[in-house]
Amino acid sequence: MAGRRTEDRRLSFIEQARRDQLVETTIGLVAEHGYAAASLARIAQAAGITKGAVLYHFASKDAVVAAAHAHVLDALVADVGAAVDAAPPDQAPAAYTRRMVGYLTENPHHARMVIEAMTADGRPDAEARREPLAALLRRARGSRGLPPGPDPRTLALITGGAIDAIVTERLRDPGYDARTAAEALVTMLETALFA
Amino acid sequence: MAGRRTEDRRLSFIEQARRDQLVETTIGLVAEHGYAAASLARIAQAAGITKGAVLYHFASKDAVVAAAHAHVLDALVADVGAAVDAAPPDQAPAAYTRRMVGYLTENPHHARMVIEAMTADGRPDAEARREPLAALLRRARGSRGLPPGPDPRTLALITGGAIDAIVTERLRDPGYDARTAAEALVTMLETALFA
DNA sequence: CAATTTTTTGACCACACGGTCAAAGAATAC
DNA sequence: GTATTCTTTGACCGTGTGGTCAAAAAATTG
Repeated sequence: MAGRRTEDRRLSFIEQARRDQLVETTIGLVAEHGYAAASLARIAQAAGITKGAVLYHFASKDAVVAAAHAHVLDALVADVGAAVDAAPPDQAPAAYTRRMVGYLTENPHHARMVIEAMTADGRPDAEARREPLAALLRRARGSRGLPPGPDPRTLALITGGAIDAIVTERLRDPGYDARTAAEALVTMLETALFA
Repeated sequence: MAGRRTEDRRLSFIEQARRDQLVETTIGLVAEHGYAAASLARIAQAAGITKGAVLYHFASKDAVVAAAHAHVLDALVADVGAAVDAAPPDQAPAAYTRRMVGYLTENPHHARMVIEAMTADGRPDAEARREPLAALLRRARGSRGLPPGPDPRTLALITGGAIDAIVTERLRDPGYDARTAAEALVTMLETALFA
């Protein structure tokens, strides 16, 4: 019988290909027409198949969107993570900020998806989103032998919000110089951090 | 005949009261269950009337939501505007930041509505949202006889994004000290502005 | 009181949504 | 080749959506 996939089964090559295709299609859809436009019918149509086929590869529409979300997040985390790891501790916050803006500027589809997801209902991951930067900030001060200064949570919050704003503006106006804006932000952050 | 309202007719007292009630109801609905939950049926139910009655007072569901949005924005602008007007030019950006965080912290329903609306589809008002602060920043530097320094658009963007993040965090965790966070932001902003 | 206007109801419509499922079509295995 | 499994289709279902409208109920007017 044409049973639904079980989650732990090894995926065949072609099934994996379909899943990848659907994820990619969904990212494009969300990026260009917003979260609300990512309906089953539109995803299916954009992928050139029918709703039923989509639901053969994913348990639900939410699962498709979640997979797309996870894919984008993985790529972002990998990219930024590499940049942070390559930087000395006291420059890690700056590296984080620069790469975050850089990656999202270079990948507008991913940027739109991240921003769309960020603001979508609920988002209990709000704390998780800011925590990594807060940790970098603590470590940066420690590496310079400074006592814990300004509240890292607040500093991470401010920086994170500013990054979102810069990226959003860049999406709105491709002529906007996000790189220079990121430098201004880095200067403000480091001044506050190492004051 | 029970004709639909024309937009320029003088509203009767009771009609105005109904409109106010519906606006208030909608704000509460959006604040507590998100934009998507503000459907005609739910608005009507929450107000204790039927869908038809809602559409007698407003041309469409979008008109109800738009009125709620406008109401919240008016209150916010009035409050922040007064605080800004009462401050000397070189302290106007700080006043703006403090009152923005203050008002939204004191009025969580309005805050949720503003944030929900901010991120909802399209929002071509993105530039309009940042422009007032940018103007204050330019004026602040001028009032101290300083030449135009760091890009006001970028500074306004960073500050605005940070305000959003602080307010969002405060909504998430009512124990969070938004006031102190706002002070940290003000310090960063003024340092960058008057460097 | 009756006449008129304002407001509300509740049934109804068309449509888009997520999801189900038997049957048909393609691949693959043997 | 046949048998078996994987994949896709397309009709169908239930639900919620925004919106319309004739008729009834309130309120107001004279």
